[in-house]
Amino acid sequence: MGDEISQPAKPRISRRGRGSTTLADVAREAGVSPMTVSRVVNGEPNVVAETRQKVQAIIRSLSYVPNPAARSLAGGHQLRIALLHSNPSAAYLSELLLGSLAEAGACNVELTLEPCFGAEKAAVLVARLVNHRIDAVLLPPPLCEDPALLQALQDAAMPMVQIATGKTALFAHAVSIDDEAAAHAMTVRLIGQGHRRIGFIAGDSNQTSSGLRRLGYERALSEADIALDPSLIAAGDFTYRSGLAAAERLLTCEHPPTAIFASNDDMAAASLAVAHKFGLDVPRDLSICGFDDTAMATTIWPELTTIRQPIAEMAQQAIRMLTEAARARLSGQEDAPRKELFDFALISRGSDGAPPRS
Amino acid sequence: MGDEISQPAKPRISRRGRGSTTLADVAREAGVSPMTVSRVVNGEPNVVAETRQKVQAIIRSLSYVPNPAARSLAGGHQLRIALLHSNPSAAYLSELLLGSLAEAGACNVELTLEPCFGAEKAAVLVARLVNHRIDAVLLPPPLCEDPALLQALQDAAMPMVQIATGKTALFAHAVSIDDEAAAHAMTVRLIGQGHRRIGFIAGDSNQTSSGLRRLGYERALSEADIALDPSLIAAGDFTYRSGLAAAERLLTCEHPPTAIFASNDDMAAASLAVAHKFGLDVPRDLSICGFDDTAMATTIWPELTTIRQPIAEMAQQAIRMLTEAARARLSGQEDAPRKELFDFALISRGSDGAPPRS
DNA sequence: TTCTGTCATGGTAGCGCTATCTTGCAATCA
DNA sequence: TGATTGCAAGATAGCGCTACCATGACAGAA
Repeated sequence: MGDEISQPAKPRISRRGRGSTTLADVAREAGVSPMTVSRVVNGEPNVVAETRQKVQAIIRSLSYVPNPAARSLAGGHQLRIALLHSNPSAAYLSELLLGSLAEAGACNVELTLEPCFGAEKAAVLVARLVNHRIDAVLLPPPLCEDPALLQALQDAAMPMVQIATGKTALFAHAVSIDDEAAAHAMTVRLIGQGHRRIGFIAGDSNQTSSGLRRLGYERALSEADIALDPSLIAAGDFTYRSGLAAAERLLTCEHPPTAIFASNDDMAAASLAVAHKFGLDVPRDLSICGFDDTAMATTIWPELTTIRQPIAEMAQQAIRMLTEAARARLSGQEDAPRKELFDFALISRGSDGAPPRS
Repeated sequence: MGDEISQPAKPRISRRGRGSTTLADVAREAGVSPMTVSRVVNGEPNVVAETRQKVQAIIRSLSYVPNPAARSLAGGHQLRIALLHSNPSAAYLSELLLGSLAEAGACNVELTLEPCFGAEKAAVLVARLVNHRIDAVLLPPPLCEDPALLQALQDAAMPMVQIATGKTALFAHAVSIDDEAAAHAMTVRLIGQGHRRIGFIAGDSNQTSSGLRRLGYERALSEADIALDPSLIAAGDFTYRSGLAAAERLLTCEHPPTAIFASNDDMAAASLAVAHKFGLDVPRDLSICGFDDTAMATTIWPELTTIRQPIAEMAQQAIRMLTEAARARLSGQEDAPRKELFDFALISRGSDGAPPRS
């Protein structure tokens, strides 16, 4: 029995870990095997209702939370989804990030960011993604309409989802709102308020959503039997500055409109500035509506009536689609690209109203 | 030899995993033990230079990337840092998110988001954090100045860092810029351009940075021997609307200023709107400067000269501080709160210039 | 009854990495 | 000279979970 004398006192109880409750603790407490607990946690079938409930009760009483690291290690691998972004100050980015991050946590996928600026060739970027073991990518605007990038991604068989695009690629998933319907709704609202001369500031002609918004505007007009007046349509490119010029043109034309519907909030804000310069009161003398519900819409005064996209929800759904697609791809299945349309919301604020009597 | 007949063909080669290169692969290739590779990867000492280089070469040639899940599982546990946020549309949020996410990836910590709205009691929120096994929190404005929250966090001994606060708590880490110095620099610039009557729009008096910015303005004036004129200081609360009223007051007073320095970009943008309403050309008739360099600064026309905080870098440093603090706390050490000041940048754009001759 | 299925559950073996201990060997000490 | 250090490197044992069988029980089919 000489081997009982002071050995280096093996620390058998614990070494690492914060002593947080584990699946094994739950199993012991519930008197079942770890596997059964695992099945319950993952909502798998083949567990009798009674057992399931017992286990769930113990889980709750121990406030057990699965360890994601162990899960992804044992589960084969964790998915990595990259969010490509080209414009760090874009208004939608934080909402997008918020939505995708929340869902990424829930799906146990790792979300990484990949800055993506023009200088770099699409092929090089995609090679980097593959090297970083990215399983799928999230493509916010304007990246989601870059043909070279889309093609390179497709060549690498990388699952992807286009966010808020007007032009969905055949092979990509997409989440968006119906731009045409939204513009239509806004125009209908204006018509309903009594406006007959409604100015429209178009967006950048390179982005497909611009055309869609314009189509919605035109359809509403024609449905209300209002003749389309080309002098009421001004070109813009989504920038404040272009909105300034467009609004100025619209308000100085022979028969100025009683309302301006700008294709985004920046240009609507510019219209507001021009209106004020001309001594026009908004909405008394002129109604102004925007599109996108960016921070700008509530910053300025009066606050903008505008269209809101449910960016956070869209991001959430996008992550889900990618998770499925990536898992399908890994198991060799085909995964047909889905296009999901979300409901937009017309946010009514103080920048529009009935046209002046005159 | 009967046991050679068709057994269920044990899949011994692989079951899971994408076959990506592992630490063991590197070890085999380099002819060393896995532990040595681990030491090299983690930059630990006690590896002879020659071995280290050989291993590093193999790592590169195999383009090996450590599996973070396995790492945190084996390493005891992964840190979880929560980013508390109360305002999803705040301009700084996406930059903050970008910076912290990038650093979180590098430090192998999990970043989670915790929405945090007024209705909820601070104690309840903190209890939830503890329950979610959050190890540390990131506190962006305006949360970073909420005394109840700070206190509750402190009671839970939760490491925290205040981002861009004017009022650092004793027990918290903090990353910020020197608001006073920044406002001073901007005012000096304006004085250097020849302005003598410089209007100032103050920020919300509840936020400490407001006072600091005002102090910087006043110091620059007094250093230039310009008497402080109370009629040139207007109250604001960081909203566009308050900026509208303040600018209107400033521009309609008896001796209007030739420049307006607003305590943030929103109020500067409002000042610009008021100036245009009064038919003033910016910067010819009136110079306008902002603070924060939000998206608004480059949206409007002319673009705003303003002060930029390196939010992304600050976030990065914040994550690093929290990682250290949390690890220190877990190993029972004290961790003295550090306050780090970052360099701001004065961004020169088109909204300011020499005062009019008259 | 005996043979299949089917289904709830358990056992075993890792996932890829790191903590901890141990070994081997040279430099240093008594 | 042997005992002691110091340090590089290896061996071992899990971290917490899940994939993949294996098992046993009980149903219906033969």
